[in-house]
Amino acid sequence: FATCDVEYYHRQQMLFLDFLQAGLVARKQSKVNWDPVDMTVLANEQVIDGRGWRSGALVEQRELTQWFLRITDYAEDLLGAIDRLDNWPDKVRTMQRNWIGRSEGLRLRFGFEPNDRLSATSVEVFTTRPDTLFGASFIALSPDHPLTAELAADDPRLDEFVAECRRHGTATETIERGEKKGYATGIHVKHPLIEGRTLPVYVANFVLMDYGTGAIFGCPAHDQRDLDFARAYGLDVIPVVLPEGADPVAFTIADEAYTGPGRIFNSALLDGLTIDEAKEKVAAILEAVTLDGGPQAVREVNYRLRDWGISRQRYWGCPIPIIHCETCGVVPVPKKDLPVILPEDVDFDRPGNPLDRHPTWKHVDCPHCGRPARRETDTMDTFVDSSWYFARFTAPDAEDPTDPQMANAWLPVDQYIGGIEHAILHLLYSRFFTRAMRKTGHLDMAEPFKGLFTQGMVTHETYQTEEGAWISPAEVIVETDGDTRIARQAETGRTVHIGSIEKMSKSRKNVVDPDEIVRTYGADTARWFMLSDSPPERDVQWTEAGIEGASRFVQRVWRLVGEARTIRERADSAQATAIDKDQLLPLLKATSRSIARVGEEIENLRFNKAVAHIYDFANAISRFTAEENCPGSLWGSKDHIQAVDAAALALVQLIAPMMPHLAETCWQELGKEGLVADAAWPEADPAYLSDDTIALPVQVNGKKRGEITVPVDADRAEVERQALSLDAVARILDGKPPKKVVVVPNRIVNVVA
RNA sequence: GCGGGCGUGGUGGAACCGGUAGACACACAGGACUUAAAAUCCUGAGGGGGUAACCCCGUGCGGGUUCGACUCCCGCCGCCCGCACCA
Repeated sequence: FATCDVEYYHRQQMLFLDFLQAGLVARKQSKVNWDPVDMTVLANEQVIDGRGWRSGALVEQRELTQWFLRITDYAEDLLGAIDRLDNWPDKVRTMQRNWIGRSEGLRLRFGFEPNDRLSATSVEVFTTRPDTLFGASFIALSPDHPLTAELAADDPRLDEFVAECRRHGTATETIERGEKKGYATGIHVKHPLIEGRTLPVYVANFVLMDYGTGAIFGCPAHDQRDLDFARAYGLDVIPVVLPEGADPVAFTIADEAYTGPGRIFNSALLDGLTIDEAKEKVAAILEAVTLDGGPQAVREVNYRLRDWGISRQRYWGCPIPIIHCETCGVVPVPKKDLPVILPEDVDFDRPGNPLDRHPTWKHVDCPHCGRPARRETDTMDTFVDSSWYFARFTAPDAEDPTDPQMANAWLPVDQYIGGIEHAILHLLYSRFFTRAMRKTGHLDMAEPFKGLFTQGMVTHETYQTEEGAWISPAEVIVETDGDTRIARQAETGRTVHIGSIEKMSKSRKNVVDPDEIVRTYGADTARWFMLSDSPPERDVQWTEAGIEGASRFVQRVWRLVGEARTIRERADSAQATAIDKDQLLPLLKATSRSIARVGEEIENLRFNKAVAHIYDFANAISRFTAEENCPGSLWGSKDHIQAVDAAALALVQLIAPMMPHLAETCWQELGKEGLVADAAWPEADPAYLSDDTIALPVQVNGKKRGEITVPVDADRAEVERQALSLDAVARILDGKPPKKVVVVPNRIVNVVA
């Protein structure tokens, strides 16, 4: 990731200005919870009266102007296109779908009963369940709702309730306990479809201001939260959805809301409809009703996805190229004045944003009117940097952010490999950026990454002393005593506790120093070990034994190559003896098959299987490189030498992607010019990829009882005859004819007794 | 709570689209080489029973579909991950 690179930041600032011009940037003012020590915005952390404590740090509320990228403009597109990312893991696709969180519903207005406390005459709610409107028994406003503020102005107890909510509102324990708290405002609204019915208006701690309209109608019978709330405040619970087969008279809600399918009842004109039909009908009716000069209901799609706040009050990051002028307002830095460069004489000793505190940096003249003005001191989130580097990389020297021709030629990235931790943020931001950059003409495609692969992490056991201090594997000696393992601290000899296997991290100290590994075993061994055994999407457990095993294989390849060379050196004196060529077949087949299989496995990123095939291949070769194992008549013949030579070369080429250093050395050892890396991938001889005969397992009642060897594509009757003549089969049949014989050509025979 | 995934020997893991479960490797045991050790090579091994040929059981648990199920379906149990008062 090319962060903190002036050249790159220069282009990123250009891009930001292009986005600004294209209407992709928003500037929002908001009250945020702010940690002046950590310099972070803690929108969701606990705040007590504007000043509170969070992990030892002082938290305060602040008015901040923040910069946002309008990712929500692309919510629908980003969501819909997920379906077409078919080379992405389902897990990541699901995570992105959930993150965007689309829900279809109705924005619906409830008119207030006459009162003299509110300026508005109606309140708007968002619901995905308009079908349950007849089950509504209350309205709940978010503590942060503007109407709540109006009501709190002349109601000190409500004011106190709101403060209370702010204190606990979003603290994790409150959410986990799920405790529903509310305050009855005394205000009522009219039910839109039931003449004369009114609903009380509450302020409730579980209603979020930043989703929907910040207000809901509660239908306790069919929503768990509403039910909990209704039970706590003695509100009506009116079931309006009847499960299939339930008795409308006897059906009641106890302490679990019914959210399943069914037919609408207790709902006058909606009775008997399905949920979907009822939703449609309510929408249609209320769309046509006029309230306060507009329709009472509007169909609306809501997203969980928020605009992307890119403002960071930190030093490290790309400066946002904006100047604030008292006269001209927000003025973009002219492109000719870019890049805006971070000052180097900054002071981190005191809390706060060093850019803001810097004595001179932020003071500039307005590019418009020339009067003294102030630089924006926010820097961009580093996710901005990582959202488009792949596009920049297609033309790293371009004056503009990209060279569209190059970008379009190279992109999208065919195969992206990264950790699952980027499933949402980085990968979603990059998808958004690609669309945004299409709008600004920097490239022309929607999706940046065609294929995605999420690889696992390297894990290791953890070790802890009796005092609970973490110690690193390097300081520990593990002994095995039968099936128990005892770990001791090398220095003191004291036993240490062997803890769980976790992702390597500094805090747990379960880290193995890569330099150490490379020094002891070499880079190839380390690489080989990581690729063998575990499928790449899964975590690999780093073990001493595992790396030893890998190291042994490195030695083994080297020995094999040496033996192959020795055999070849006798080529001149070799006799073209008349040999039984069939004896060479296993080696020839192994060579061709290994080439085919390993290639295929690598293509599909199944490196662990590629490794297994390579082991197989090495085993096959060694049967021909030692005189005592090799069929006698072959030894030293030209055919033998040729086959061993070809096999050794193939082996070297097959390991090359995974153990490049070893492979190059072996390549030279075998007398080849140039680099393996430059050589074409070896070709499998199709003649050796198929067999003339095949071993066919024979089952009786689904249990394997024997095996027959038959020609490939053998006649069904012949296969059946041979299968039935097997001793084991005949014994079980005991003279009786089989009920049935299933012959799956070239696969299996199953005799049903 | 919602969503997704996983469960196979002592261990990491194979098994294509329903067709020989345990490839390959690690660890282990026995043997060869060696004065000895290391390294290397050979052999063995899912569990149980049997001198043996062989038999029984076996992919988290319980059912089902099928000639045949690690694989498909239904119901549980356990673990992991993501989101989470989203109306």
